[in-house]
Amino acid sequence: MAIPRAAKTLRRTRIQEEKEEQILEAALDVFSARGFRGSTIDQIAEVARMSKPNLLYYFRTKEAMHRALIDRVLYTWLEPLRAFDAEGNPEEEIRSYIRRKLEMARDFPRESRLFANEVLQGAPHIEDELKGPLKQLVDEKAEVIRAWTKSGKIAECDPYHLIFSIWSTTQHYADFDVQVRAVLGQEHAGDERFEDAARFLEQLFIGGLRPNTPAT
Amino acid sequence: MAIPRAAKTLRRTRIQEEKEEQILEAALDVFSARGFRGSTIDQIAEVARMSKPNLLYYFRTKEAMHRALIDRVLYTWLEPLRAFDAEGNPEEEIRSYIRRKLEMARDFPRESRLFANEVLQGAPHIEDELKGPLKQLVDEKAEVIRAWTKSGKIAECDPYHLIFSIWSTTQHYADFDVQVRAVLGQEHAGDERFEDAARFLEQLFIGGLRPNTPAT
DNA sequence: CGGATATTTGACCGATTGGTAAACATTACA
DNA sequence: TGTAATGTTTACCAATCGGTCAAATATCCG
Repeated sequence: MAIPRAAKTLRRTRIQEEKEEQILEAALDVFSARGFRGSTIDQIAEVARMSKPNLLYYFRTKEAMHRALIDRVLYTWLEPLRAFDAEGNPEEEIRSYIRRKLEMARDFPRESRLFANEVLQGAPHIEDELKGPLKQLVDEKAEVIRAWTKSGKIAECDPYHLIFSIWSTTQHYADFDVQVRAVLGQEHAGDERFEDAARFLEQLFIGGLRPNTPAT
Repeated sequence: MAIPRAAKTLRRTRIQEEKEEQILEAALDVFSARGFRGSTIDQIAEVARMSKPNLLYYFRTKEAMHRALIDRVLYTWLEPLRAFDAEGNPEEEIRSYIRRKLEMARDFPRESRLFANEVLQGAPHIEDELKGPLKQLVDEKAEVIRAWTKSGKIAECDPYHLIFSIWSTTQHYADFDVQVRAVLGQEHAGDERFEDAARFLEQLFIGGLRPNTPAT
């Protein structure tokens, strides 16, 4: 008889690692495209090329799958904000934060949509993460920005709304990709589109935050 | 025997108007909160305080409900962009566009989330609207903005990405409301939050688009 | 090898899904 | 008022949902 999954081994086998990886990869595909409620275990099983009971051998419920996925992705997702350096040059820090976030929207759109789906539907599964680790990190970085504004290195502004606006503008290219494509058409595809967006956003934020622009 | 719904009357009765209104109101509640696939007809029926078969008397399928809702909301949703006036003062036009979009995010968050859910999941039901009417309108307004940049009234910039960034920053406050709340905490609730956002975004966009800032 | 353990699967379950059929109730209107 | 058209509901359907179970199979290790 197999050991009940809750008490499953102290050491994880090679197969466990591989299969769990395989499942979470498939789960990312499905959850990010259809949201939690819109996804079915069968769909994930199909993408993962496993039988449904086999998935449920590794993750006892659909929720457990989702939670494991969120946990794995969340840390990485906040990496760019964490890299925000109080000692650095403000303009350069903001510029590179924008670029990093934009790169993530380009390279990891599924991860972006996973969170977008979740938050959009009221964040029923990640409320704690939002109010805990996320808020804490944002508070910390907001303080850094506040210091920059106080010292006149960048224009006086609300640091929280600054962060929100960087999140929204960059993630837009992942979350609303089909809309962006529909509007821009087939021209301006791929990297060109990415570069255009980067150029615009840098201009917008650097210009918009320039301290005390000498009277016009 | 009732007339088959497809051929249902040329004139719509009072009851039809009322009930369809009632259903679409409920459908907006449910679809915007859970996405199309995550919503069930029963949930809509409960919110609408009708029996499920009664809903299906007015809308033959879940899809028909969704489509009717999209159609009704889309026109209104694009109103602010349509108001964008080529003859107006660029700075003032942009400022009021931002404000209008922000007001819509505040006053009609369900409508915003309805589209966000749809687009996020690949826009399977509104692809045509995106590639047709939406693209057309955006193209037209992008041309207006282009003229402003050419004449030096605002800084040279990509008009499409400008529009995207106004969409994303403003709609963020509707679509990611729970995240915004989680990060900002209970302080800065309601109107104060709205005013803070408006002030920041105006500063960002007006500053970021100021033409040829005199050398720093 | 051989037995213990870990993995995989087909068959199945009750609940829920979108949707239908037909009886029943209400309304509009001549 | 009567009756035809419109509106509503109860009972139901097949398909799909998340999840279980026991049997079958593969793997590990002495």
